[in-house]
Amino acid sequence: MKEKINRIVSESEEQFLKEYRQEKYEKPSVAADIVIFTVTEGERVSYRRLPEKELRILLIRRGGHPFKDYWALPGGFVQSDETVESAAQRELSEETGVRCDYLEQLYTFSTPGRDPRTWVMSCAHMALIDSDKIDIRAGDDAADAAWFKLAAREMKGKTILSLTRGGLEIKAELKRAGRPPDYEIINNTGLAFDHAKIILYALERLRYKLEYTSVAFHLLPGQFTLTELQQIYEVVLGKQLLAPAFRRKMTPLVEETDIFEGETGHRPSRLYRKKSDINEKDS
Amino acid sequence: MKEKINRIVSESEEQFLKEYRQEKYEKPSVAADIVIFTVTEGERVSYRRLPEKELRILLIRRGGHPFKDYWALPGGFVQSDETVESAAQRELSEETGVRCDYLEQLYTFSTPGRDPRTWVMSCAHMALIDSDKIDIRAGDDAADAAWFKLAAREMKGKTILSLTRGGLEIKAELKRAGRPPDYEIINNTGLAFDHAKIILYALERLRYKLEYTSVAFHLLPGQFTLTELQQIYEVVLGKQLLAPAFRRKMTPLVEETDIFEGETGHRPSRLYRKKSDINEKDS
DNA sequence: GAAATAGTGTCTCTGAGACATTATATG
DNA sequence: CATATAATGTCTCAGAGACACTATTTC
Repeated sequence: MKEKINRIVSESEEQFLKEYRQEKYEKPSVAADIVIFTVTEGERVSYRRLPEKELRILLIRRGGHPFKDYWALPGGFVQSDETVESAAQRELSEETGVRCDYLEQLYTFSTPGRDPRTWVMSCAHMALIDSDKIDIRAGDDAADAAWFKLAAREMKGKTILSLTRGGLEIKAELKRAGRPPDYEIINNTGLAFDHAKIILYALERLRYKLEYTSVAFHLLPGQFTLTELQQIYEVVLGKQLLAPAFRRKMTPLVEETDIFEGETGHRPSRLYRKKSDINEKDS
Repeated sequence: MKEKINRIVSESEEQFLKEYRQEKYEKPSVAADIVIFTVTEGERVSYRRLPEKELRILLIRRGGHPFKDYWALPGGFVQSDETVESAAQRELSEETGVRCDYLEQLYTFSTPGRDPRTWVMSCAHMALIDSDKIDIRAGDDAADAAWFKLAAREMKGKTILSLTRGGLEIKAELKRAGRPPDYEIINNTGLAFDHAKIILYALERLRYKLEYTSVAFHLLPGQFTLTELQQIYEVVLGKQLLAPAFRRKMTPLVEETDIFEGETGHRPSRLYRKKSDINEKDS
């Protein structure tokens, strides 16, 4: 290590400059945006087989410019008497009526020009909610808020995000540019701002967390069958899992109830609940 | 899911309100703060044994109020033509003279009142640099910037952070309050603002990343012995590792060179380098 | 040759993948 | 009894911990 070069500016002067900069310089608006995940049941194909699950996120149709009629993540500006997480929680409750028990800050997106109007950073969050708990204003077709089915597939180094809801499909194609969450949007048919990046990053994080924490339980009601839990994993990870290995891995995290699912046309499955001493691990 | 309740506010009105809020409401200052980690060599105890390594971070002594004479993380305000990462990179280069090749955004700290003067969010980063590369203005005792040795120990659910440099020791005691990075500062002898939380979170993240990515190489020069690499792991994780298992785990990530470390008083150790096809994995 | 560290070999245990097998419901 | 799914048993393989052992240097 080389020797210190004597500073030309004194400490107090430097301090003054910092405070001056803070007073006079432009400040950004900071928005808290949220990727709200839930898993819903799809079509029932047979009276015996459990319906397939679908991974969904909530999007809001923009009423004004820019990106008029594009779909955006729910969110809003942070106020000075709250944390960014509180702001996210507030927006989430307004949109879904749920006081979410799993909300996590993901990343602050700050590329200059990401909002064409003015300087806005987005502090992105991810929330997990049980679809049974949703008191949603986003059910019908007339709404400006709707739950879109989310699917992602890899192709030649690119990722294609597909968001569908009834007949409507929104697609975005992204490429990794460094470590996540650095992606490049190659094309995008209906997502506002850089929200395609935020959604992809949230999905990657969710997949990652599923592997080494117990966050999946937040996507289910208090009691569930192990097959349902496995379906959650399968729909989020986008791949099939082998039941024996899955059950072995989950056994230490859950405890049996004495309740069984009936009228199934086959051996009834036991309901389990999350063990109370299991907490999520760190990020 | 319940049915949509007709909105009282129309879309355009809602949009108007959002934009109004953005125009009129107070905006935060956003600072990019950085926990810059490096590993240096400690005292040489014997002519044969490698010196112990020390994990260090850079702190800056504050010249003005609030927290006058307390130590703070290097950082500065983000400007509208850069991302928060660029701002962090800029501050880092100013302080260390290094264009860092590993810089990662960690988390945005936004608790109201964290800066007693005004509304300031801190977008915290972590950087890893090889101590050989540092062209530091923070070597001698007169400097306002200095490298502190970082140690953390767990005791009865609390974590004690200890930052030492020469005779000076700064201590902070923290308790987990929910998932990281939610900690409560129980007491704190010399760290400004909530920087004790930021440092602890950065350390937890670094430990975590060491286990499942190859970020450790950024703390070493291009060529190194496996024992040195192991020392990096040991000093960061704060525990001893078994050499055979460690070497097995690292073998796929490194390739041999034909160079050996000489004048050691024992069998010379081979220098290795990171394999070029090994990239860090995701967050 | 003593001391110290570099580096390897091997035993065991654990956990996951793969797949076979048993259990229990409905029609 | 056919069928479908629930749930368990077991074989194998890969990776990590533990520790013994070999290799090579300086003094």
